[in-house]
Amino acid sequence: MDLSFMKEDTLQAAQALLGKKVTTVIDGAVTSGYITETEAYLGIEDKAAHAFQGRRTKKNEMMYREYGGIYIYTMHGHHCMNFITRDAASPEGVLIRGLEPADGIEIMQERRGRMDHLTDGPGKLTKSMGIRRDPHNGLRLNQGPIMISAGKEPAAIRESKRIGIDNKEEAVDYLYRFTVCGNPYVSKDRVLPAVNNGWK
DNA sequence: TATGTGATTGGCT
DNA sequence: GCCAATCACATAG
Repeated sequence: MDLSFMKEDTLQAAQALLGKKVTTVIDGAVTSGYITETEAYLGIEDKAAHAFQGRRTKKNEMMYREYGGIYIYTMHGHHCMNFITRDAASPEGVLIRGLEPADGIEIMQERRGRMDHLTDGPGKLTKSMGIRRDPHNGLRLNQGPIMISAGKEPAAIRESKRIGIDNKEEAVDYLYRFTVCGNPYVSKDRVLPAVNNGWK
């Protein structure tokens, strides 16, 4: 699909990504899900971003790529996946925090070692889909084992504060987190379930 | 349900 | 050695 919606504005891209279908083909297994939760990280001006003030290290090097790149980092032994937006001068991206499982649910259950809560958190969904840092950091969307395509349309988008950045001063209050309102496959702050899981 | 806390790993400085 | 955009479980109410 056309990825140019990720070229200009990261906050808009984070909302446009809701409902897109993410598919991986890893270790011979196909898994997929619809994006339910995203967070925008606005690079140089955003205290919560890895590239705040232009910080550039081996770890966050991938943030300085063109839109459509994939940035994966590890923390506490978990992998988190971002889709890069804009260009090399704007190290911005969107963290994928939640998916509604679609294909390959049995494989996700096997990878996770449990039957539920497969993709309702950034570390959980990468594990379910087989995504790891070493083989996948720096790849590009739709040019390898990680792909996105058209999916569903959210009936309503909810914005809220980002999760897990409580020591980043004013940045903690930015409403840069977006969820499909009423969808149960989100990591926190669930609201009352909506009909059709919040899809149109 | 909401909040708190312990576990724990990889990656940089 | 220190830090982290997490997870899972325990406890209280």
